[in-house]
Amino acid sequence: MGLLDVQRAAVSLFARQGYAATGIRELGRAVGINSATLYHYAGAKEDILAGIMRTCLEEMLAAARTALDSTSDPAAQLARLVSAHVGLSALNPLTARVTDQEVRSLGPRKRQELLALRDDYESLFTRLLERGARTGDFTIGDVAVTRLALLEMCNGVANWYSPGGRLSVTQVQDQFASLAARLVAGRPVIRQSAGDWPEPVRLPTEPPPDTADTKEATA
Amino acid sequence: MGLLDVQRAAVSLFARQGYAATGIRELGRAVGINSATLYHYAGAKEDILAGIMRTCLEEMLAAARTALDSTSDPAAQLARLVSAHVGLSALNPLTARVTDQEVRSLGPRKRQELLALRDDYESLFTRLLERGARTGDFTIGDVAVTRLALLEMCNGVANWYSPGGRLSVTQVQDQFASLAARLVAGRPVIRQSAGDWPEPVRLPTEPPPDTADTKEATA
Amino acid sequence: MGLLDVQRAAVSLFARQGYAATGIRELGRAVGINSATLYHYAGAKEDILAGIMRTCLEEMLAAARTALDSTSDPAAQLARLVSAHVGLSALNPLTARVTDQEVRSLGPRKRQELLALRDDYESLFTRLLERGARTGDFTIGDVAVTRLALLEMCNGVANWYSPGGRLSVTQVQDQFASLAARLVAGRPVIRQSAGDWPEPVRLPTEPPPDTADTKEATA
Amino acid sequence: MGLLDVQRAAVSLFARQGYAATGIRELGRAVGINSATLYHYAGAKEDILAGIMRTCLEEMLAAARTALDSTSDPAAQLARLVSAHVGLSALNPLTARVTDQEVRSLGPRKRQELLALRDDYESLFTRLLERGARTGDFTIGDVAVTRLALLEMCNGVANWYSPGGRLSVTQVQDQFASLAARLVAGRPVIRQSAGDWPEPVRLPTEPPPDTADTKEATA
DNA sequence: GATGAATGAGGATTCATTCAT
DNA sequence: GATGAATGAATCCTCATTCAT
Repeated sequence: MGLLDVQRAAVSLFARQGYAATGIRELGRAVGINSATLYHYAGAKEDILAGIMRTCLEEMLAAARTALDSTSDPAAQLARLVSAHVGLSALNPLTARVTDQEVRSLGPRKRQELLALRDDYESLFTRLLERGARTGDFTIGDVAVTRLALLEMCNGVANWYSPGGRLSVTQVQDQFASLAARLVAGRPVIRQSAGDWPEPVRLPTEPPPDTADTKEATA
Repeated sequence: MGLLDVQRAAVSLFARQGYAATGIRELGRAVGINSATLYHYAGAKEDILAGIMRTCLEEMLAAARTALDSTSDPAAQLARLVSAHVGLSALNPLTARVTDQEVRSLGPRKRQELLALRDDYESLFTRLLERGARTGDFTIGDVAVTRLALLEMCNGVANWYSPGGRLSVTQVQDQFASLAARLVAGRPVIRQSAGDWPEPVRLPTEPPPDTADTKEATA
Repeated sequence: MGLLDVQRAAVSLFARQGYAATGIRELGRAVGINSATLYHYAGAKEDILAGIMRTCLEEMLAAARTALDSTSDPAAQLARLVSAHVGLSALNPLTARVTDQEVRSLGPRKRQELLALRDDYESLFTRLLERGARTGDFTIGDVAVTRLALLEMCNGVANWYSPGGRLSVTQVQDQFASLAARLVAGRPVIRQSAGDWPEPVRLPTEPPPDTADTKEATA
Repeated sequence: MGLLDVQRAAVSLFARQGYAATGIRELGRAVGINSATLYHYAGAKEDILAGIMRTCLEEMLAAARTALDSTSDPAAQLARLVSAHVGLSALNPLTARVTDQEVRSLGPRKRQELLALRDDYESLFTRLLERGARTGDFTIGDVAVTRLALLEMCNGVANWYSPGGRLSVTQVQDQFASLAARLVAGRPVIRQSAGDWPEPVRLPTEPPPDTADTKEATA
């Protein structure tokens, strides 16, 4: 009976159905209160979502900074950074999934605020990879691509990890620390000759790449 | 002026705003026809989404099978499988993103059909990893985790790749083939002692892990 | 901190936005108290409005009776009656405006009560005009029309007079006393031949004059 | 079955209850269609109101200009201007009432547009009074006050005239032409000594005249 | 006295869909 | 083949009011 109960129910519904597909009355029903009372506790629908995301991103930032501050060795930093991210995602998969996937549902104001937080977070990864590459601790093909691949891999945990399942959180952290280390490991894999790849199919459903469709010009 | 135009416009809108947040009048406007005429060309809203996803998944399956059939060496198979996936995702990022993220928007009937396709696809990865691990070509900690990490990493391409950007499709394929190879590379990185990881925070917004919330019991 | 503060704030809001468009939470905020506390001081929303109007109408009645009692000469009575009305309207424009325009917002019970007061008030004008016409002090075309025109003219003051403006209350009273005197002045202006008026347009938005739409069958 | 039916029903309801107190479903019921269908014909609620007011004001402007153009004698112009206004108001009392009283219900954009129209209209009166005063055809105390009194008197017709009543439109036009002529008539009435008026009461409900409350600084 | 909590009803608007034309 | 008209249900949100504290 409070803001937190609303947020918890919201996370559960948003994660399963998506923000846009979840009604405010449905949410009220899930908490056991009238939909009008929601506004008393939690404000508008968008406020609820933004509150959830803000908490999550701030906690991730804090955990990441702690991880980075605990050592100065790039390899160790990477292991701890990744395990922090994966640990938080595995322990809070629904919250993490909502935070990762519903940015687009926010209005411009709140979106900007939360994208800023996310950018701060991601830049920690970028800087670590760059430093590791500079010092020779990491062997990286393209830093931007590696960072994106690493982050998507880690974010993905929220899509499949289930707290009651076969693996403990710690085990997943171990596995991902190892996987991350491999991604930047020395001994580069035998380079395949470019152009060898079979031509990928252009799907008939894919719209022409309008300039406006471009989400990030990162790569 | 036909089903394909509708699907293309739908992909563009669904990818940017999500299926639930896109109205069919909005879709009609994007194609330049009355919303009622949509039903003539493309059936109900859900049919449009399902059609898009079906095409995409079938094409991905076909490309994956071709990639696997072209050689029998696990390492080469992995490289080609990943590059096929990444190539398709990079060439059709919006379609791939919609296919990956909007399964939840389908009704139970269509969802089941498309989840079956997706399971077929993912089992190709599982079988390859298992075989490579058996033959000693790959060194893998946990096959299930590695497969999930690899797939999320590859699926992620659709979230950030932009056709007009710095990297060509081929370059991304190269990078990801290399990254995938590293993920299964020998000489596993120095194992960090488990339990060393800082305790991850349990967020106040995370609902208790009801059994119903579990999406996949895979791990 | 009392009923009067509530009424004052209510007058300010009702005059600017209208009764129906003003929320009681908004009203509470304007007084600086919780909306629930409003019910303690001032009862329901409708009670607040009725209280405002009752005060105003009773005061207008008293002032009018005083004005009429102070002399027996019809011309002097008219001047004093009008100047009393205009003085009260100019000194209390917001209250007068609310009282004049929000009768329709009352429920049938309270409306009836306040319409009775208003009818008492207006009948003072009717009787004065009739007496003046009988005695020859006034020259009036149609008493009913003249009374309505005179009253609307005077009520209008509340719509435009602004206490801090160019004219003092006394100046407005002077002007209106003069205007009222002219309205009933002898030597009627040259009568234009009826039917000379250009045919007025019937607007397409005007509903057919149902009997129910008729507000007053006065004229 | 069309926009006009909606507008007619809207005028009827808005005139009786006010814009804010009229629901969109109530309006639909009055026209005999579903409330959603209203949007098909007439757009948003505010659009309906603005459309009604625009039509009315434009027609009033046209009628006023015609009246003024038909002669150059100030007295005749005044008679025709007033009779045009009164004729339109008497023939379309509900539309005229809504147009006069619901400006405040419009959003800033549409309000500005319609206030501009109203200002154009009222300036015709101002200019005529000024010219008549200059030529000596009119004897006027204060032009601004006289214009406001005249306009309020004429606008008031919409508040009481009832098409089926005792008086024909032409009769009301005749009466008002006469009343207007008297308002600007020569032979000034005996001036009462200023300050003679009994002190008007300041009502306890009247809020202090904040600068923001001032509607027009005209007088 | 004063208020936070609570709610059913209703506010305006948009929804996906059907159907006669 | 194509569409305007039509609607019930749902959208998010605010309403005036009550009541236990």
